[in-house]
Amino acid sequence: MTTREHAHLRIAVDLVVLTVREGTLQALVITRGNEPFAGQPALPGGFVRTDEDITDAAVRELGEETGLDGGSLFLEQFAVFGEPHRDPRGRVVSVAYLAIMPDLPLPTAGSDASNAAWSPVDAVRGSLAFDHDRILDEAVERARRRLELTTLATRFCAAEFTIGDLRTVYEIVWGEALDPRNFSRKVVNTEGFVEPTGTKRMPPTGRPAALYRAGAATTLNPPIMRTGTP
Amino acid sequence: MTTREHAHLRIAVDLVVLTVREGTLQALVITRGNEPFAGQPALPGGFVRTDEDITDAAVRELGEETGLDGGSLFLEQFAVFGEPHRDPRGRVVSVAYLAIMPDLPLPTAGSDASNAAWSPVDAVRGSLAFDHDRILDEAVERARRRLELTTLATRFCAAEFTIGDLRTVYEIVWGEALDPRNFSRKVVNTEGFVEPTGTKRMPPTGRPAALYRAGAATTLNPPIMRTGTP
DNA sequence: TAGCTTAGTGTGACACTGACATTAACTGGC
DNA sequence: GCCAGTTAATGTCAGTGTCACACTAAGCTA
Repeated sequence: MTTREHAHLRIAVDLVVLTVREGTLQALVITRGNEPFAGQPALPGGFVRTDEDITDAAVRELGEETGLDGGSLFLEQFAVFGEPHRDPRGRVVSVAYLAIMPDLPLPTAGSDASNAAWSPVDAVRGSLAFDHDRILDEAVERARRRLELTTLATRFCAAEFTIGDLRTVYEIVWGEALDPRNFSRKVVNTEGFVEPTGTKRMPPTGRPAALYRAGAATTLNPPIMRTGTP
Repeated sequence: MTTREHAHLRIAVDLVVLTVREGTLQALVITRGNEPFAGQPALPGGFVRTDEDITDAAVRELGEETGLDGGSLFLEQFAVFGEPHRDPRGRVVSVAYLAIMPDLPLPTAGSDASNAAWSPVDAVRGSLAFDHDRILDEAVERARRRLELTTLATRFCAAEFTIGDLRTVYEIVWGEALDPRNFSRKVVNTEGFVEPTGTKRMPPTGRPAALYRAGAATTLNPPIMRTGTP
């Protein structure tokens, strides 16, 4: 440690990438290869380069971890974590981003390019390196609130989806059952939330469901509130 | 400029301190004494010290600029601005905070300790140094949305206030007239928003108004939505 | 006491919500 | 082909909140 001021100050981005998969809310986690916390699970992320914009760094890291074009996904800065001793290597100020993805295969999963994998949020909570447990918790709470007020839920879905798919997203992210009839009415009657494609999808059994795509609206007016908001 | 990576990287905090004064929404602005932008208005703020927590730095700067105990006010981190060339002195990543105050006299105003002064938001918009116009805009929009969903409006008021005072806060921050009758009923019927003190305040003319203080609730359920939310 | 001003309550039309019934469309078993 | 099972979508209806407005209450001044 030198006496030079801010000698070890660095800016990092940490990504909370969420999806709904296998009936649970899952987050992208990596296994750390280097010290500190080698071998332990952590959120994907990395240092911001000199002369690199912070959001550009988040998009770049997202691309490196998932192999997907980060620019096409929902990506939102949501908090800064800058407690002086949160990283044993020195002063690291981390800008946290929330990203939402549909349940797509990870192009680079298993390759040497990335060791990122999906894990249920409930399974990793409490086991992450650094202060990443707290970052994850704040991201999940942010996503939950975003579902109330914005059309974010469509970002969890593929390009075409049914009202049932969308309802499942709400139910899994909120951990709360919703009435299918009332939910359907609310979504369809909210201007700009979803647009019918005119096509249908056959389920393994039962009546075919109409397919929709995301509409132009980004905010929901009126909001869709969950019951247990304290 | 050396070749050492991040040689000039620094973390700053910028404060958007809002109050309702003289019938308008006003923000605390300083006049810069040093280059760059000497003589130009800017948001109060400063660099985070080595080993200082970011929020602690925001509280400290708020105390230095207003002479008030920053810890007793509403103070919320709301965004990070880290575009590489936003500050001509080098790479400065700024964490922006929103603070809300009642209309109190600034203890140090006019003294040499501070040159901070209140200015109407509409008057300073477009004239601030750095990227502070954008920071101010985002803060105001944040405050507007916070009024919809939280009890933040009480933070603009003194310890005791009337329903009319509270309504005035909404009207000025939103720039939109509200029906006094319906507003009153909504506020009083929302559990935990306000608590009656049992006392009254005499206006210069007209019927005395009951005084209230802020209640225990922080979120509003149901929210109070403005009409023009896009 | 009349008249002004501001505070607060009452009312009725209307929209939205939540709980639940009913109908629609498809598959597979017999 | 017909019925049972399953899932999707629409309908109903009471309760609640919202909005626009009328009205009453309580102080002041003239």
